[in-house]
Amino acid sequence: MSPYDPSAFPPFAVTVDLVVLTVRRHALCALVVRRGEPPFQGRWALPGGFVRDDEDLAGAAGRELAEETGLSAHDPALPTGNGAHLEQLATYGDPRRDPRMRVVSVAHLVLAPDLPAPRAGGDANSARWASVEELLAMRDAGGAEEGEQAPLAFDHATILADGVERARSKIEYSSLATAFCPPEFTVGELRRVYEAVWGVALDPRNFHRKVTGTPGFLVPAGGTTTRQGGRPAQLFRAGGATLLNPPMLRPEV
Amino acid sequence: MSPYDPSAFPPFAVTVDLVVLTVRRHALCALVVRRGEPPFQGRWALPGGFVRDDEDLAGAAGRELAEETGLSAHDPALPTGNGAHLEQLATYGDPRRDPRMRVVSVAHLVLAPDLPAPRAGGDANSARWASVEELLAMRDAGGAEEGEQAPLAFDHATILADGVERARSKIEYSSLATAFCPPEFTVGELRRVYEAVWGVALDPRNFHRKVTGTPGFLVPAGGTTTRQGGRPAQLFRAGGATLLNPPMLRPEV
DNA sequence: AGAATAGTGTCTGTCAGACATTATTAA
DNA sequence: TTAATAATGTCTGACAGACACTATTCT
Repeated sequence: MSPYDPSAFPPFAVTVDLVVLTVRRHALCALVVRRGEPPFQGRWALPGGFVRDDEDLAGAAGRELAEETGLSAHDPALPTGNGAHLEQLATYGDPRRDPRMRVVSVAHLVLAPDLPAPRAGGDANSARWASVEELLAMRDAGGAEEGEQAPLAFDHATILADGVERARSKIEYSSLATAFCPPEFTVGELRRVYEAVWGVALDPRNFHRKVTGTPGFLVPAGGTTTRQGGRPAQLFRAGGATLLNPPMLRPEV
Repeated sequence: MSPYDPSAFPPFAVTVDLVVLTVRRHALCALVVRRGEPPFQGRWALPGGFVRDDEDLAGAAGRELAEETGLSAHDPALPTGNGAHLEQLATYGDPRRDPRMRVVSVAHLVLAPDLPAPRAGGDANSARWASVEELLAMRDAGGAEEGEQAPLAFDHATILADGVERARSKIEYSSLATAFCPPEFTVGELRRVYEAVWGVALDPRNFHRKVTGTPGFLVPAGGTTTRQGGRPAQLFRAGGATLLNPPMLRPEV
């Protein structure tokens, strides 16, 4: 086959889909939007849209993220800014994943701190945070039951599952869990992030020893807080270290 | 923005590019093909080609792999077959990565045992195994020097670097290094794979203890061999375990 | 007082790094 | 014999899991 004959390539539509994860009320949640048109009209789906002619993939993902949430994705090099972590997840291109035409979707993963309320791109009430556990449970349960119990549109349940798995494994060996936290946070809040993402309970004392003993992971921010009740806890900021070595161990493997 | 308006999407070309890695003579090598036409005519590039209208991304990657090497990508679930490991790597979509048109490339990573000789798809002499170290060294060295010292075409040096980094990190916590070995291999041969991929020397005794002590990683194949000279070594096959826990540790981190 | 959370310390088993020693072949 | 590789064993330090104990707040 002659490679790269510009006149003989099948045209594809290329989209970005976003797996936006956050931790709300001790549960891992994902941002979903309600579809206003067929196919899958009325069903929940991951936010996303077409890649424009002049933007790259990360740019398109960042633009969609800003349109849906008002968040700005920040460069992983920068210390903080009120941005979320954004990275490419995987690409989905089954010929029949969209019944209308050939669509290749480059999924991206976003880890965001808890946000007040989702803000829809065009129509206001069509976006919400949904528990990942519920979204993935209805995936295997097959068809729709009543109202909001239908699985996600297209192959979005698969994409969501891949994104959740990426997040679960990546907080083991990186400092990415801090992307779920506000700029200043306590060790207990960080631990509850791990517990929500992994769905397990961690020993508070061993966790404290681990995260405070890893150089560059946390830097003291100076103050204390009693957000959770009990003895006041020190506030920390995310340190410069991005890799955790040795990693945080996930129980029950 | 109205999502999914089928009549108003910019058309993209979608290709798959392959990072095919193997270990030859104690060095990590990648398969490269010489470009026969502009742009980058005469330069080396990663093998790849257009995704066809009716195939999915992994299917396109597997087809290109077979065309270039005769290898068949095997399902990771199956024990062996003479196939190579294939997985999606990442997607590259900068608007200017191909000077002629908008091309989004879904790169795939292939780990293959040492193969006798590369077999080109169309023209015979245009494919070869090149040392990864040399390919990546000339990336930063800038422009072409003499003859074969030019960097890879397009953004393929970046893609190659990402693929190598994926392979280097993945053999830490998975049994994927066995994909570089023939169906039956010795502990020493497996150790030399790790040494070539990581570019370090490992203690043979600690390595032996680690791999033979991890349940399900290696299963004895029965025979012995003296391929390397010295005392005959036991032959092993890859076991069913796909995850290494605890992982193999990479020195000097 | 009692409950809740934060923070420090101790003990123990696992395991990686360093290195000694023996076994078995080829040249 | 010498060199090369394979295989097993020992010692030690780092660290995770389990858990006792103290500190500081709110109700």
